[in-house]
Amino acid sequence: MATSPSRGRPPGLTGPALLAEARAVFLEHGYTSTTMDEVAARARISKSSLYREHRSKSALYAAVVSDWAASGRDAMRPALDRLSDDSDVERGLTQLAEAMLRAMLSPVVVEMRRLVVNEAKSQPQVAGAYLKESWDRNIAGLAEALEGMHHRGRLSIDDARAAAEDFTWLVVGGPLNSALLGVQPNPAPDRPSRSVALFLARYGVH
Amino acid sequence: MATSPSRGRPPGLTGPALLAEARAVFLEHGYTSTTMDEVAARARISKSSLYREHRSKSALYAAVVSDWAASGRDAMRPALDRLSDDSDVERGLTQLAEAMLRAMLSPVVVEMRRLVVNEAKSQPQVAGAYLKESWDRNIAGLAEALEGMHHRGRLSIDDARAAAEDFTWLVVGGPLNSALLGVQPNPAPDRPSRSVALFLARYGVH
DNA sequence: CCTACCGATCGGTAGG
DNA sequence: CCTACCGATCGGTAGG
Repeated sequence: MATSPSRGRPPGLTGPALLAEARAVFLEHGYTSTTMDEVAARARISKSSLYREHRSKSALYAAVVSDWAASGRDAMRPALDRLSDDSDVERGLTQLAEAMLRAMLSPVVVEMRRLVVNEAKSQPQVAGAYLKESWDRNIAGLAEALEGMHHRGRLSIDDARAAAEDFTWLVVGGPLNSALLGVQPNPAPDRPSRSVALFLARYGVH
Repeated sequence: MATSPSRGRPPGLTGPALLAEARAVFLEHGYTSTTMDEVAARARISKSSLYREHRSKSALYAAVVSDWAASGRDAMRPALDRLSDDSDVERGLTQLAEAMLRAMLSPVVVEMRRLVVNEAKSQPQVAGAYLKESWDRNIAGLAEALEGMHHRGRLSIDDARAAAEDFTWLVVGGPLNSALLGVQPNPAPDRPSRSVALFLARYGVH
């Protein structure tokens, strides 16, 4: 008859599941308009329990961002591996560009950026950690892939880090700006290949 | 004996001066943490007067952003004219890049972007108007300048709008991202000239 | 006795 | 123009 292996109170959310629920609340309302009452209610725990696990609202926010950044740390790894393996440099770069756009324009990623950017002034260490984990790490991964392609004679790269930044901003700069401001970017399906053409004009092997 | 030409109550701020003061308050605290009491106090007017001029907090915010976007509408005009007049294309583009960085990384511009981006979800029409006035307009101005240089045989541009976006994001993408996240971008004084070199590899006359 | 957790409420402040 | 005040809700903590 028992549908649960243990009797008594059904447990609410703790640990990573609590952080995921808190993240959803922060993304819905923003930092200031998020209430600890709503986080506790949606996690089905008391506020006392919430405060025992996270000593303050700002500490909960820092934990949410840190958990999020860690989970997305190597999000581009599969796409970078495909780039390194592709014998057609232009095709590989175009597919990477498309993958980057899909990843960075997804609603949850855009909203997380809004949240972190807005709180950068009051909680700079959180924004700094986010930048380091979610951004510098992916730039570094791309730089590594580009350098490998250079050594195999497929690209002509003098400064891999700078080239990785160039590629990233050519691809995502405009669409990300529009998305952050809440505007649906026009489809423009040729955008990735345009960006790749510009990149290869400077870094391609001629 | 009168130190003022008119007697009676010293006037508080109204109109554009009120919007400038309100803007400062919004930039200090963010939208949610800004109180109408503080705006009224700093403008030396009563809350009643404030609500008579702006019917709600969100209406005041919309007026602040609209006023700001209009005032910065043609901020890049002098720099664009210098670009068109410069006989040395590489030097002209590099100086434009430096001017764009100075303009977009100034603290007040960065903080205004943070504010508008954060409220894009709840007040999308404000963010949309900001994007149109502050961004599309400057991109269009740059596109026009690039097209003129193309017609004078100094550049080889197929799509002026796309080229203007490419240039903009190559130059400001990384530094703006760091600034929004509250990180001091490393000086990198060669960044503008690097971006120009990449741009000219594709759009220069060879 | 302990722990995990509850219902209730604190002092202050928000937009209007 | 201003004071006083509203219904509500905030982050955080009390006793048991």
